[in-house]
Amino acid sequence: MHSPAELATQFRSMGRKLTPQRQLIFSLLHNNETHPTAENLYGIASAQMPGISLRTVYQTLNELAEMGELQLIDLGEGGMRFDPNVDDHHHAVCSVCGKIRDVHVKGAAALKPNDASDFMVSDVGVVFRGKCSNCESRAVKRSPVLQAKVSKK
Amino acid sequence: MHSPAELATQFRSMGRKLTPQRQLIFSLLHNNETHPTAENLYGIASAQMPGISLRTVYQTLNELAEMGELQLIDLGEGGMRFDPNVDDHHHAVCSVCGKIRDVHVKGAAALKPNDASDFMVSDVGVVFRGKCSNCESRAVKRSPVLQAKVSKK
DNA sequence: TTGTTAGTTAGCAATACTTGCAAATTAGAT
DNA sequence: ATCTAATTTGCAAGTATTGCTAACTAACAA
Repeated sequence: MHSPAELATQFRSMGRKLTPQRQLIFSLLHNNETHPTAENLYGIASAQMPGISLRTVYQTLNELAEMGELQLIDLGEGGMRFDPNVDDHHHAVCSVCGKIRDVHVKGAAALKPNDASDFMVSDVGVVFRGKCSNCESRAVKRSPVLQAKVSKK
Repeated sequence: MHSPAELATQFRSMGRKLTPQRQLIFSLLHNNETHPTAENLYGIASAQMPGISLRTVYQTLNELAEMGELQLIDLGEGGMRFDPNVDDHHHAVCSVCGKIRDVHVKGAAALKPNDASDFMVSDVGVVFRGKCSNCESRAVKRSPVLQAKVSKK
């Protein structure tokens, strides 16, 4: 995603307005590596601008996505996540804490369907599931009983 | 997924009942490569067993998934898809017609996050997006105007 | 065959996430 | 300061899925 200032310019050049709500959302997304949901962003935005509506957050996120400034990620958790990183990258999801990390994958672009040579690939997405280092180190320190508690949803 | 007969045995051995609803759903899933949604299956099931409830379809699908007999696929289309193929495979999604195909991917299991060596990978999922041969061949036969019409959502 | 009962189904309410809509507001141009 | 098209809000509605529970029934035993 471009910087808030660049986005501002871009919006204006499209005949769109630079509202305080948009500016706030731009700033919240800038360098944001947490892969937030709309609700996440709304929570943070509300703290800084009481009264901002969830509807506006969705709207702005959709605009940015249409402009190619955001990548939408759906990991089947019920909610969409937004990633200002639009580089060619993939994701690693910790099945314990749920955190998502941007990762680069050597050779991903070269992958192709083994048995579907007639399929014209235009994009490849890779998702790793597993345990992040944080959850991994906790696992060895905790008793199995506690682990069971934690893993229960 | 195991055959309907094997599933029947398995269900009974777990102290579960073999209802006509379950038998129907087993048979609808057997060798099914269409990656149906719950609603899809409900539609087909209703034709053969008027009165069967969507709730029951969901319930049975969830049971099968818990037993490891179904793979759940979420491609961010709003609805979950169910795949009786539980082999180690991946998916190719046609962005024109939306059809999903099971594909095998040589080297997928060997992929790893380039920059997250501390992440313990337990599973890798690959999704190809592109055009299936059917939509590809149609594309060349149709005029650009018609194509535009088709691609509008 | 009949009775018993634990497991199952159906239907509706409820939830979660997201979008449609219309009235009120406001950024940016004149 | 005024104008107006763009924007924000709040709420209703839509979609996908689950929670709840009364009614039903498969499976088993007598």
